[in-house]
Amino acid sequence: MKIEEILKSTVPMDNSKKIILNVLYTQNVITENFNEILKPYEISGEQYNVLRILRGQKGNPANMWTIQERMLAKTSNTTRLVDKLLLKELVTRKVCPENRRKIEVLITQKGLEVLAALDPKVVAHEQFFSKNLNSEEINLLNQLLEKYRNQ
Amino acid sequence: MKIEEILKSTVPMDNSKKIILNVLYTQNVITENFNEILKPYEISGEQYNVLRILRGQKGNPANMWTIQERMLAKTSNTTRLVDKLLLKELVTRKVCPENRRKIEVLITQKGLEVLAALDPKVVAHEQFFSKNLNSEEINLLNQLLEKYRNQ
DNA sequence: ATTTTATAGTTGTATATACAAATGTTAATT
DNA sequence: AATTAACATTTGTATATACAACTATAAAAT
Repeated sequence: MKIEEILKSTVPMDNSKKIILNVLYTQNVITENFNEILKPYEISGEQYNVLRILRGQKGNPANMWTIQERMLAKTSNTTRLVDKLLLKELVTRKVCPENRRKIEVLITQKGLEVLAALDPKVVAHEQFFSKNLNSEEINLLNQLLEKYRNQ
Repeated sequence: MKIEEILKSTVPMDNSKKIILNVLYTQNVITENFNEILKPYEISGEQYNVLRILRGQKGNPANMWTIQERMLAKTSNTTRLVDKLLLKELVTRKVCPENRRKIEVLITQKGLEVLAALDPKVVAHEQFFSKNLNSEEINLLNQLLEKYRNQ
C-alpha cells in the first residue's frame, strides 16, 4: 500500500517527503510486529537489543558505554534498561575491579535461554518482510538507505 | 556508513536483518534531526504531526478518530497530544453538537503561524537527506519500501 | 420503553525516552 | 599533595508510548 493511501493524504506528496514518511511508517510496522514476538517474554525491543549485545560479547563483560555505542537508539538510558534486565535476572552487574568508574554487565544463563528461544522467531520476523523482495532488491534497498542517510 | 560499522558488529549480517536495522537506524537519524528543528518551537514530532493533520482539514474540525487514523504511530494517545497543544493554544477543542460523543478539534491562528514558520525548515530537512540520491533512486527507494512492508 | 451493543473518547498505570544535573572515580596539571 | 579536568555512570524530571479499563453517548435489538 502506498504511503499516501495509508495516511489518507488528500494532496500529492513530494518524493522527498514520501521517503521520510515511508521510512518512519515502515519502522512502525516492523517494530509493532517485533513487539508482538517479544510480548510473551516480557522484554522490550531495547531490552532485547541489550541482551543481543551482551551475547555478542561471548563471555566478556560489557560496560555501559560499550552497550550504548552499539545500540540503535543512542539516547536511550542504558542504566535503566540494565536495571530492568537485572530484575528479571537476565543479566548481572558488578563494578569493574580495575576501574571502579566502570560497570561490568554480563548476560546470565537465563538471559541466554530467552535469546535462544527467541532466535528462530527473530529470523522468521526478518524474513517475513524481506520475502516480498528478491535478493537483488534486498541489496539495493540496503544500499539506498545507507546512501540516503550519508550527510 | 554501512550499518555493520555503525553498530560495530563483529559478525557478518544477513541481508534481511540488515534491512531491519537500516530502516530502524535511518528512522532514528531522521527523527533526531527533525527534533532539532522542532526544539525551538517546543513541540514534539507527534504534536507537529497533529498540527499538520489539522491544517490539512482546511477549516473543518477533525475528531479524535480522524486524527488517529492519519497519524504515523497509530498507538499514540491522541487525547493527550491534543491536551498539550491546547495548553500551548495551538488548537481548540469542543464537543460536537450533532454527536456529543465526538470532539471537534481545530487549529488556531497561532498554530497556523507555528506551522508557517516551520514550513521552509521542514522542506530543507526533507531535502537534506534526499539530496544524496538522484530522482530515479528516490523513486526506487519509495517503491522498495512500499513493496517491502506489503504482507 | 428497556436492555444490549457499538462507538468515541478519556483516564490509569507501567514503562520508555530525552535531556540536564549530580555523583563518584581516575588522570592530568599546578 | 592539592586542585582541576575528564570520564563513566546514575538520578531527577518532564514528556511520550503502550495497553487496558473506564465513562459517556448513540444506535440497535428485544
